Amino acid sequence: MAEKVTIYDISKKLKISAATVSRALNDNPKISEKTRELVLKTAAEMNYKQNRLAQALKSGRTNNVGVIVPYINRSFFSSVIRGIEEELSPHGYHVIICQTHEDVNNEIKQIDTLLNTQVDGIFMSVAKTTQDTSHIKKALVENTPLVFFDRKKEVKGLSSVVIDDFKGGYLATEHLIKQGCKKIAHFSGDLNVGIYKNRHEGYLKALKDNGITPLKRFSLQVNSKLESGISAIKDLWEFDEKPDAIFSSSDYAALGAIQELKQMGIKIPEDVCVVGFSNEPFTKYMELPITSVDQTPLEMGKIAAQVFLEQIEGSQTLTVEKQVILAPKLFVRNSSNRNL
Amino acid sequence: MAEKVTIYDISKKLKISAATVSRALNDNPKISEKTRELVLKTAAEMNYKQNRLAQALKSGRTNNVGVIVPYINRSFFSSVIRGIEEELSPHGYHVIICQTHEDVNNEIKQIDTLLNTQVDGIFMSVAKTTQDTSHIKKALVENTPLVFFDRKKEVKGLSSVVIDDFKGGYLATEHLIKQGCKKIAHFSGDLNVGIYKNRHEGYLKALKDNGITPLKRFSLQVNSKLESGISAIKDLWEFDEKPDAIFSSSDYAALGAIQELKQMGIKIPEDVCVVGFSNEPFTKYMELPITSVDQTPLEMGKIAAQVFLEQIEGSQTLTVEKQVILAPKLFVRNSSNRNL
DNA sequence: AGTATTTTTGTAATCGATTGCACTAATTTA
DNA sequence: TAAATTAGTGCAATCGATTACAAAAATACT
Repeated sequence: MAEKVTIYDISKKLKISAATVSRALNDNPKISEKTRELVLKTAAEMNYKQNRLAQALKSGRTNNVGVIVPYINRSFFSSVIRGIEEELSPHGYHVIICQTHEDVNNEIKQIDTLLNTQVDGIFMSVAKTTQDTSHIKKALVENTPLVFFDRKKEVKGLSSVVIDDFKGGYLATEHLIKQGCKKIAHFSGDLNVGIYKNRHEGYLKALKDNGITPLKRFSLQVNSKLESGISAIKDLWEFDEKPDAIFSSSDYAALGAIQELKQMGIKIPEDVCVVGFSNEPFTKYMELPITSVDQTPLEMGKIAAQVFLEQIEGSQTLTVEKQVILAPKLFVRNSSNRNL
Repeated sequence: MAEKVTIYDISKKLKISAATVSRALNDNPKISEKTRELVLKTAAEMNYKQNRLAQALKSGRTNNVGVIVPYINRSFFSSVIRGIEEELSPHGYHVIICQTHEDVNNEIKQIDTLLNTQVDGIFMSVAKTTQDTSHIKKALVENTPLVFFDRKKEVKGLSSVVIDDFKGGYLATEHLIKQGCKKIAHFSGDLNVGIYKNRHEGYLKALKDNGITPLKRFSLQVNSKLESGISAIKDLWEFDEKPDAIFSSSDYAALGAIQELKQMGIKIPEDVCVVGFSNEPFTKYMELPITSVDQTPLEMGKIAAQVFLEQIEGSQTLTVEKQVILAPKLFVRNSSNRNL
């Protein structure tokens, strides 16, 4: 149980004041070269380590940031977190993770405790159920930078990094049209959630731009689950006019669709093309690899971190509000590729 | 920019000392009911929030723990982290994440900075390249509990939570034997890494217990990659005597094996059974779902957290060293199930 | 040499909360 | 009623580092 060495221990040993030691360690210009070197040498010898708590208390900066996500172990979120960590760690920041389990009440608590622990910044992807934003505004009041990623809310003064979901929807749909599909159905998520709404609108726009009239019946609200994809296909196939393509806002639902279609003896991509969204790891490993829209989570994390750094290091009065929109990437695979 | 309320603000307002305020807030028994209530009420009114930094500096406890893993966005690790977070969060702890990128040097740095930020505990899965443990022992010197999970090192005084890899290897192999397989090949990882060595030994033991003499040629060192699985199969199939089963220490290599076997026109599970390890999310989504050994990462995280809590909350002198070994679970799927 | 300047160092307050010790007020006991 | 307890508060030090201000030392200048 080694006693921790403080600047007082150094100051006693060298018979100088703690203030001088502190200044020497911080490269304060008003210290003589000799003492600086002496202090530095002694500190190293004594194995001195700065107490970051004391420093944080004094300066008000902890060098910690918080990341709030629905679930950490979702591939997308853990990748964003990785991006954030890798960008911030060289700057001396530590990343604290929090989960909301898609529940606003947890979100409220997490923001509170993070602000309470004096994190220097917060990154978050809001829960699906979040409507009111008053808990988020607390960060503004406390002057703590908050950067949204992927799932954002419109709050004046807060920055965000998202992908262009509209474009993602457009790209996917356009690709399907180019494959010769004309009756494209869309599995959307909850249209009250911005990202799903935007994907849906991109889908509609691509159809219109190509002279296809969207069919109301072809836009289904489907959960992000395999089973939901299965039952959605069942529902669709009850009508006479069947779709010749599925664009799903979820890779899981897309997978369910594929399974059910195969079950029904329908050939993919010959009879029906399928495109998913998120580029989940499994999509590329399937025997029939699934075309999907990649959200570049690692890059999203890195850029969110950069936005934070700009705000922290920039002049403090000038509160920059930055809205970054990343381009999604379509990974075309066999589930929708008729040109093989 | 709201000024933060301190106990001094409360004490001024109520014309009592800050000490009294502090005691009232901490339910100190030697405070009168009246003042306690008054303080609590006023604190709430003034929207007082405890400054956790000041508290941490005074008490030496930050309520932060660090988790060190190779990569956060590996499914297994992110799930363990989730387990840790969910177990500790109700106890008021925050989880800081660090990545080593499988590099010991990073591991050394991470441990240093975590100890320096005064985390109350450290959870870690060591990097593959880690041999020397002197950097890990620093935690012991500083009296910070450190709990290994999954990938451990033998360090006296440190606890660990791992799965029984030997048993995992045994279960998988035994299952294959029960399916009627007699010539079972094993893709192991680097045998210098404990977990791979144990799985390999479990494999050997199961063979022997069932009267099968292991063939040296059937134990291959294969990376945890799809491509490595493919080339391993190619290598194996160059000989006349082909295996009738593959037990891979990696799901990715197992997947590669399946792809290559299919390519060669070999039927799974009829001709060759395949079993993987880790129960990666994709294994169950395949058209041919892959049998795999589950490592119960969520539970592992939760139990690691419990071990930490016991150590923290237990009597401080009694340094308990606890070695928890969890039972792996075999998820039998079509890649090895001949009884359908 | 003596004063003005500049460098370098020290003193003490500060960040906010906690706590041992001392002290006053209230209560009990003789 | 006086003495002895007990309950309730306050004072001041502490955790470790930083920093405005003051003081001392070193250097420059007339």
